Amino acid sequence: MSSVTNNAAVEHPVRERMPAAERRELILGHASEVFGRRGYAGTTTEQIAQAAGISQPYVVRMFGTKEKLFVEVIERALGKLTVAFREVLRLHSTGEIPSDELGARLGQAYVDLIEDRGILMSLMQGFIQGHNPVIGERARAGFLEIYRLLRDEGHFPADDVRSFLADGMLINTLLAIGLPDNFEGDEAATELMTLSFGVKLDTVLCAATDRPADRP
Amino acid sequence: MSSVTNNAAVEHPVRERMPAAERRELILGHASEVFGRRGYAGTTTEQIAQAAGISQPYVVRMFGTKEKLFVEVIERALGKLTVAFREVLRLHSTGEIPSDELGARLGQAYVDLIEDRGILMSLMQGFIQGHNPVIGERARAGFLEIYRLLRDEGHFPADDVRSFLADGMLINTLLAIGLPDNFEGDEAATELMTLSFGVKLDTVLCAATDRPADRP
DNA sequence: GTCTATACGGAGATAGAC
DNA sequence: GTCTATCTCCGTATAGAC
Repeated sequence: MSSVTNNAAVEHPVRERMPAAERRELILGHASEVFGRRGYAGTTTEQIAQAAGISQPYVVRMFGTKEKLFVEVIERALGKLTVAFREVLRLHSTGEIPSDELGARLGQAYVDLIEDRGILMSLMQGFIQGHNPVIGERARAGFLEIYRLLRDEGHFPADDVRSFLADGMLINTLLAIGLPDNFEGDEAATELMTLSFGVKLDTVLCAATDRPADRP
Repeated sequence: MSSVTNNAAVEHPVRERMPAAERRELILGHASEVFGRRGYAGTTTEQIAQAAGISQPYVVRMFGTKEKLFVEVIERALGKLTVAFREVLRLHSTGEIPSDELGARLGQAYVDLIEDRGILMSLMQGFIQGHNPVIGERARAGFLEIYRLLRDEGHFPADDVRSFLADGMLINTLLAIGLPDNFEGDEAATELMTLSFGVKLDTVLCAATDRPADRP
């Protein structure tokens, strides 16, 4: 703090360490996308490095190991999901959302969040790592946290929460198999997506089309 | 056929080529288990070979590439699922299953089938390979086939099928994160599993405990 | 039909310079 | 804080013997 001088090239004390934190979040975002698309084992730290525009050893340096990086990616996704749900629950508790709309608003919050396919898919990738001691443990704990959050803070009957989660898992699966990107007018696919995404179908199909181009 | 003689070591004409087919099925079974546990990219052909008790190059020889082997594993799983559902639908069409039980019986058939965790998990692994041109295409087609089968041959309203699939996807996810093997009396986990698996909970928990020991 | 040996291309992680 | 160079191990696939 005391080092602030009239030097034009001086560091700004208040954000002295921000670049590191920002870069970290930046890398996590890219890692989320790549892990989500290619899976945990199928992703190389080099691919993440290229996506983030840094060197491969630096990725490893910053997170220790690929496994630790993946865990951070999942924690980040779970964190964003929790925040999104909690915000809806807060609006409900202040009366800004009537009780009969709560379920729909939570669903909407979910679909909004997973417009970021990286978040959705890295979560899915985490879920199927149940056998991995460290990743699996985190995935289980995270899933149950969401369950408890909805049940206890949302004051839903347990079976309504189960049903809500089931709908979410179907949505996850439809996005994971890439249905919105590859249905090409198929009658059954269209019907299933319409029923599953409801009024948010347009959003989902849009997000499927508006993907940013790869930059090699 | 004409080569059958009095030679004691002669091949039995009727099963002349059976050993190959049997071995193939045997390998697919092991591959299903290993792929299901470690994922597509996370599985090595060597691991499959060891599980099946043969050499790694032979695995590749028999299926061409690891990707082709994985596709066969998925086809096999989808085939077993289709057969199981079709059998229930047949019993319904002959009147042996009343209409008001059909949904429950289909669910039961599903839970029975995925007692084989290899089948369930390799299906899941296939579902998250949506970006892979060949695997993803097969996963999408397979998922839609199941949807159409239930809707058209089961004569269910489309949204009932959606709901049925959603419940299945939640079950898949709970098994994928390994909840039945790791819930250790957790109250939320127990409640969620009870609601999700219903009366078949015992079966699921049993299957989780009775796993065959690894043989290294 | 099945194996052993091996070529070949990575992939994660470390060392150490700047 | 970030890079280049590199070590070392691993994994798929092929060659070719039996």
